[in-house]
Amino acid sequence: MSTPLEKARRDPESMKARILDVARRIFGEYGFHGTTTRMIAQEVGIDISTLHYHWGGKKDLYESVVIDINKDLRQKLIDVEQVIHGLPLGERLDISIDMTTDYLFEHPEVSNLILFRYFGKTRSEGNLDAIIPEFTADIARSMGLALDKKNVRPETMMKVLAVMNSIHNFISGENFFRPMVKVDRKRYSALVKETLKFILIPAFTQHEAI
Amino acid sequence: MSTPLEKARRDPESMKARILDVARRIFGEYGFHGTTTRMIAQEVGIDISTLHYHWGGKKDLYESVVIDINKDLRQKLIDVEQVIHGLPLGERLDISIDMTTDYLFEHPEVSNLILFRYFGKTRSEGNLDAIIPEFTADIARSMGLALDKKNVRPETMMKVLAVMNSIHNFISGENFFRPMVKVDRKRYSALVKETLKFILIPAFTQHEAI
DNA sequence: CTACGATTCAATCGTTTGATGGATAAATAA
DNA sequence: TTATTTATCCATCAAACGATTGAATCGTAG
Repeated sequence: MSTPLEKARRDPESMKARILDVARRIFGEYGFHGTTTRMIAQEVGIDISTLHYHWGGKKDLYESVVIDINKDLRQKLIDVEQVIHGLPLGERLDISIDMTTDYLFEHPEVSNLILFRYFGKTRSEGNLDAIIPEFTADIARSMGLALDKKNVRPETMMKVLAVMNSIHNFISGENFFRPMVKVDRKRYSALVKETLKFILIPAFTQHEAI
Repeated sequence: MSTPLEKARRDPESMKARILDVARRIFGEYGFHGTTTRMIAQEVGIDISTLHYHWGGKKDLYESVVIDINKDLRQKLIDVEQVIHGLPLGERLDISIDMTTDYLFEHPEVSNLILFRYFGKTRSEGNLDAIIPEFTADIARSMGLALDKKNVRPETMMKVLAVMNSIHNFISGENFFRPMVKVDRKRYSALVKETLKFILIPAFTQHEAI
């Protein structure tokens, strides 16, 4: 058994996959309401009806996009977990920040779409939001803040959310922040990592240092 | 000399002011594209053409809203500055977080609209974005990270942005995060303050403590 | 009371948007 | 070959949207 989304991802040349890729980018850039199906179709170079043929309505496509980016992000977190496993907390944070920042810089639509879901209202909500709490619990465990994935304390959830958000913010807000600090992309990326480490590492390592 | 916006704010009962208030809320909730002029007009209880009569087009109204909330926020920062002036950095942060969080909790549309400007694209951009860099410099000075408002270092700008964003995130994302941690509004507010202090205070006080 | 500017609304216009039906061609099966 | 399924585009629709026009209403100064 395989969902249409999985089928599309297996063959990146397929029309379904091409549409999904463009939809990720455009939805990520302009949000749900700011995007029109015509924008996506034009970017792919196809007719609107072809888009409808493959993905149904606009909302269906959007939900597929959200599921898709969450799947990608989850996979990335597993990769990170593999690398940092067993290291002391300070190093785990250091490496996590580097890897995650690098990844998101190459796929800013991931951060964009996640933040859109947090802060925007879609006027006709779907409910595929059971994924994020899963994430949060995973990261909490990975950071050594929780032992089991179930029953993570609210205080811990909040800390993890603060960490995730602070990363997404800098990625997603690049177009706004980078002109402010007047640096090029490469330097901005370095600044993001530096700033995140400055903010996050002391908070999580101070207690165990004592 | 007084702008239309200033005039509207002087008489809160005026139609101009009533429209602006509702527009703040609706734009803050659904973003620019997610909001229709009809939604605003209906909420105020007037005809669309009345809205156009007072504020011109949708975009004009939106820009007035953004200017308005930035003015409010700036005033609030001045209030905070008055209170914390002269105190040691740790306390300054502590009090700033409390005051700012309380304020934004009562005016979540402020955080919403600011984040919308960071992360969203409006498809037809305006350019009233010279205000935020001003803010950032102000806060940098207030936190003792910069001496003069001009020529703030990029590293400093980034730190201030991280602080501002982490607050806005929790306010703006309440509808998403609060169900996750399963607490009521009051408890959530306390959790936000606690988490922000946990993350931010060690970072900025560690160096001077040594 | 009248005249006039300011304000509000009902009606409507032109465009955009999401979506669909039908024609057409290419690929696949029988 | 023929029949059938798959994939694509063209033309078009109904609803929603931003915006405008012209008439009605209100307060006020002369």
